[in-house]
This record gives sequence, C-alpha cells and structure tokens, in this order.
Amino acid sequence: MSSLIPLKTSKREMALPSTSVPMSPFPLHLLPSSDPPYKLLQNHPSLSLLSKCRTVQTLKQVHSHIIKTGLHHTQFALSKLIEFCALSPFGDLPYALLLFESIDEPNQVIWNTMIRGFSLSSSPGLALEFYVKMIWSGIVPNSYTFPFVLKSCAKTASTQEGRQIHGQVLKLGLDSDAFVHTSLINMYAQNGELANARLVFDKSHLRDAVSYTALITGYVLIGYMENARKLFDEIPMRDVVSWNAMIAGYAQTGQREEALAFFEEMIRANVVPNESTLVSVLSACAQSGSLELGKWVRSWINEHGLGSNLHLANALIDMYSKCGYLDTAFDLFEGLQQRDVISWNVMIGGYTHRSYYKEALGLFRRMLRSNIEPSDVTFLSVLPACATLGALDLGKWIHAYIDKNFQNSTNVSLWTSLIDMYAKCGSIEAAQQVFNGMEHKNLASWNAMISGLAMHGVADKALELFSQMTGGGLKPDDITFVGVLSACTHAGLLGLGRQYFSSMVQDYAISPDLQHYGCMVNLLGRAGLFDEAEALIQNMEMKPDGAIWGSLLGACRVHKRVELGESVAQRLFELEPENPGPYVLLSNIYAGAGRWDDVARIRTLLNNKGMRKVPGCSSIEVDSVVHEFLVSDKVHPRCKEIYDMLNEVDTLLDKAGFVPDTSEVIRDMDEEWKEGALSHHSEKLAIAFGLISTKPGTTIRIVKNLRVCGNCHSATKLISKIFNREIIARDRNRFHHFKDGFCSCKDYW
DNA sequence: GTAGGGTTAG
Repeated sequence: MSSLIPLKTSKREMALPSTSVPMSPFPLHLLPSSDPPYKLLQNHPSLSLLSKCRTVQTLKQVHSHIIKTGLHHTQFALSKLIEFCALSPFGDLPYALLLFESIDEPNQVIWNTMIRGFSLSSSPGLALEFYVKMIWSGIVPNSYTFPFVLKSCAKTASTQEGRQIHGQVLKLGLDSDAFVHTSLINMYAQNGELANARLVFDKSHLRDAVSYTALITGYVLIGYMENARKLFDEIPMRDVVSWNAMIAGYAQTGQREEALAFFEEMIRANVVPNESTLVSVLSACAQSGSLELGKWVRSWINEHGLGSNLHLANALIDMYSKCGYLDTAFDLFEGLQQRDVISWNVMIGGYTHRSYYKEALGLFRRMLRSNIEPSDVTFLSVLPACATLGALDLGKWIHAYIDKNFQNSTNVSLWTSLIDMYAKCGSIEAAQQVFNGMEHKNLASWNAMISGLAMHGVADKALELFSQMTGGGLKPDDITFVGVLSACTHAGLLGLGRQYFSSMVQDYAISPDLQHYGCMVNLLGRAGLFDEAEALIQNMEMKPDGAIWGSLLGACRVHKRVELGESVAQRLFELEPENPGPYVLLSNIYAGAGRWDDVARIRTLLNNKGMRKVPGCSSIEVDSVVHEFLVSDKVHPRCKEIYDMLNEVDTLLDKAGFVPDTSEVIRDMDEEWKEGALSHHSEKLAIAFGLISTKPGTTIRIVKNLRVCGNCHSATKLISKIFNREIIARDRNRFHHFKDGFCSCKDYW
C-alpha cells in the first residue's frame, strides 16, 4: 500500500488556453480559458437552474444549456455541474464521472468534489482510488481533500490506509485544521482504534463540541458508555449533536432508561431536540415499551411541524408496533404520503416481533407488488416468519433473490437467517449448503447450524460441528450449549449429555439456565432416572418453570409412573393454572394405565374450569400457499377429495396390518374430540392434502403446533412406505423424517 | 474566487 499512495508536491503545469469558439448569447467563450470573473459566473442563470433539478432528465437539459451558452469551457461551471451530479440526492454519480473524464486538467476543487461524491456513495472505497489518482496527476491535496478521504477510510474500515493518510496530513501540516483534525479522530474511532483517536485528540488544542463528539462516538461504538459519559461531561460547549450521540449510544447499548433520562435532561437544559434526537428517543421507547413517552414525543413532533418527516414517521411506526399497538402502527403506515424501504421494514418487523407471521408475509408480498426493492433488513424480518410458518417456497425464493442481489453482502446475519429458515422448514441439507458456502461465519452462524442439526435429530453431525467450532478457537456460548444438549436429548445420548453439561460449567464457565436444565431433565427422565432428575431440579439455582416439570411429566407418561406423574402434574396445575397441557398429559397417563375413571375425572375438571385442549393445527405449503388444518377440519375447498384420500389411506393402512394405538386418546373428552380422534388428526389431513395436491414422489413437509401423537407417528411411517413418499414433519419439539416405513427419530421423541 | 468535521429508525 505504501507505494499506492504517492505524495508529489511539485506544482502542475498551467492549463493551456482553449481554442474553440462556440456560438453563445453569453460571450463567456471569448474569454481566455482561465475562468472569467467569479461574480459573473456565480449568478449565471444556467447554473442557478441546477439547484431546481429533480430528475436526471432535467439535469441533462441543464447540461446542454450550459454547453449552448459556452459555460462548459469554464472549470467553474463544470465544477458546479459535477458537484450537483455527485452530491445531490437528485444527482447521478456515474454522470459526474463521465463529465469528470471529459475534462482535460481538472482543478483541485473538481477532484475534491469527485472524492467527496465517492465517499458518500455506496462504494466509498473509490474515493481512496481517486485520491491516489489525483496525487499522481500532480494535484496536492488540501484541507478539503482529507475530510472526504478519511471519511472513506472510516466507512471502508481501511485502517492501514488511514494511518498512511494521517502521515501525509502531518507532512503537509494540515493537522491544525479543525476539519481535518476531527476527521482523523473520527477515522480512528470508527475503525475501533480508540487509542489513536485519543492520541490525536489529546495532542491538539483544537477541542470543540464536534471533535469531542467524534471521540465520544468511538467509545459508543465499542460500548464504552462510561468513557463516553466522562468526555461528555468535559465538553465546554455541548451542542445538540453531542446530546444526540449520548442518547443514541445509550439506546443502542440497550440502556433505555439512561437514554430517556438524558433526553429529559437535555430538554431541561433548553437544548432543542432535532430529528436525530427524536429518532433515538423513539427507538429507546420502542425497546423499553415506554408508550407514554412515545406519545409525548409524537405530540411534540406534531406541535413542531415535523409530522410529515419520514424518518420520524418510521420511528413512530416502530415505537407503536414494539409497544404492542400494531393497529395504530398500521394506521400510521397506511396514512403515509410516501413510504421508503424502511417504512416497510419497520412495519414487517413489527409483525414478526409480535409473532404475527402471516401478516408479515402478507405485507412483504404487498411490498414486492408495489415494486419496492427489499433490503437485507427486510429479509431479517421475513425469513424468521418463513421459518416459523414453514414457508419453504417463499424462503427459497428469497434465497435466490439474495444470491442474485446480495451476493457480496458482508451481513453475516443474512446468511445465518437463511440457515435457520431452511433448518426450520425441514430442509437441513439446504441449511448445511448455505453454512458451508459462508466465507465469514460468526458464533450465531455456528449456533444456527448446530441447533438445526439438533432439531433434525442429527446428533452426530451437531456434535462434530461443535468440536470443529471449538477446535477453530471459537468460544461457545449458552445458546451453543442449548443446541448441543438438545442434540443429545433428541438422540437419547445420556452419557454425552452429562459430559457436555459438566464441560459447559467447568470448561466454559457458563452457568446453566432453564433450557439447559430442561434438556438434562428430559434426558434423565426419558432414561427412567427419576431420582437423579428430581435431584437436579432440587439443586437448580432458579425456580423450575413449566417446561421443566412438563418434560418430567412427559417422562412419567413414557415410563407409566402414575403416582409421580400425579405429584408433578399437581405442581404444574399450581404453576400454570390456565394451561390445559398438564391435564391432558395426566389423563394420558391414566389412560395408559387403564384408569378410565380418573380420565373422566380429569375431563370433568377441565370442563369445570372452562379449559379446552389447544387444538392441533398442521400446515402444509403447496405452490407457495400455506394451507392450515385443524382436527376434523371441513373448511378446505378441496375437503371432499381430502376425506376421500383419508379413507383410502385408512383402508391401505388397515390392509398393511396397521393397528391403531388408542392409549393416548382422551376418550369421551367430548363429542368433537371423539369424532376427530385418530383418523382425523390435523397432521393426517395435511398429509392427505399433500398426497392429492403434489406429484407422486414429491417430499411432503408439514408443520404441527403440538407434538405428533404416537398413533399418527406409526401411521405416518407406514404411509411413507405405502405411498413411496418422504414425509418431513416438524412438531412442537423437533423434526421427523419419515421414509420407507421408518422415522429419523428412531421412535424416540 | 466554489466546498469540508461529529448524532439518526429496522
């Protein structure tokens, strides 16, 4: 790199006078090529037209006008034209470049303008390239050049180049310029080199609110809010941006209360907030659910005539949706005069955040129909919705879109979301492919892949990945161990589970949380080691939750431990009085023991409490449309065909010698359940629909909200063989891959 | 003789 950025200090040759003499009503061309008097040019009508341009079309018209009047022979006019093209939101950087290349010997201002344009563009690295070219062409950079070049170094994380440019600043003695000085601090701060930023700051007497704030922002970036706070207290003259940096810093580091307290103090100090302030404050409100303050900010915005500000409208939509007021958020959204991609993103993200996944996908489809380009952030909200709903087709479409338009994205979360989506939609191979193709993986990427393999019951691969990851020097976190332990749980690997659990505590100093204990209780309970499971629960640092007792209760069902089941269920009744699950599970335990009187007693209990079993619901995506089925559902448009297929399935199952296992049915629960029992379970309806609506041999993927029942599990194994179909089912806990009469869970789930 | 630094929602 050292040879790439030369610094010539020799003076360039004078430009030759122009020889062409075009016709013009404004006889500027008669003047020599060194520009005519500044005043004459500054107020030239063609140039004042520029500021009125709103499209590239009119821009080109103004350009031709400039040519007609002969103004294009002056560097001043060209520089104004380039300035507009390179910097205005209505400009066109490639056009600026074209203009630039048509100039024989661009002057310093023109070079600086091009560098600035690039530094603000989506490829700020080009600013640095232009800077090098400028020096090679013999132009000496000045105090205007460096802020732009340093900005580009900050944006492209070019630390090496930044240091070199710092050297050149010193050589030219420009470090005493306030703008250059702050830009240096900012460059180091943005590149995480706080020591260097501090050095530049400390060595100089140039300390204004701007340079303080640049340094503060550096500390904010690495989450050192205390250092930021210290500096803030030192600033002799704080301005609104200094306050904003602190408020944004607290909001971004999750210290919402601090952010809001700073805002209130700012108001008390009579500093008038601006758009940035309010955006950060609304973000803090959104995070902490402070609807009241959010409403106050909204009225402040309206009182100050900022109601039509799009940034603020977007922040308000976000605030309302995160506070749970999705309807209000949507009314804001619908009422907007204009929406940008962020408006769509916050609204879609709001739906996902509040678990309204179907609404999120619906709005995403509307966004595409409205010809709005989605961004990577859009997909970070849409992919989890696909994952939850099992919308694999849409997920695949998004993957293709990302491959086409975000191929070079350095957003690791984007690819990680794809892994998660594929894993949760049942396509663990595709998840693995995305994972393998990732050049840069972070902890979350490994976690997503390990948990994905775990939920598919591919324990050996999950554990292999874990050793690969730790072998590569990456430190696992609590989430990694949830994946690892659940891999052991789903495969019934008790010994290994124990080993990983103690390794987590001893080798990685991670204290187990409820999820880790849940895995261990599950493993121990399923192995019939009830004493050990209970001892573990007794020794937990925290109060066991419903999931822990629930998993023990599940084990009681498997091992037919009626008495223990009764006492565990009792705890659950107290812990989660509104949850019908434990009642259903206990009645299953009674049913398994043939204690029908007790089954009836539970039924009465449930009825008296007005509780109902959560209805089983299965969905299947066919041609990008998600179809949902409840138990005994008769509302699907192809209902008749589905039930015909169901009859055929039952006949074939019967022929194959299938004996329904009724031990888990809650007998006589009520008429509705009786009718729906077994044959009309929602997963069977979804499978039947899959059989009639997809080509023979196509894999059928279904998603169920509850655990698959034993009877359906046995039936589905046989269906996969009879119809020669691979059936991939996601239940509440894990995946089952049914093929040739077998299931990947090896009947352990 | 044109211009320039620090804060902003998902």
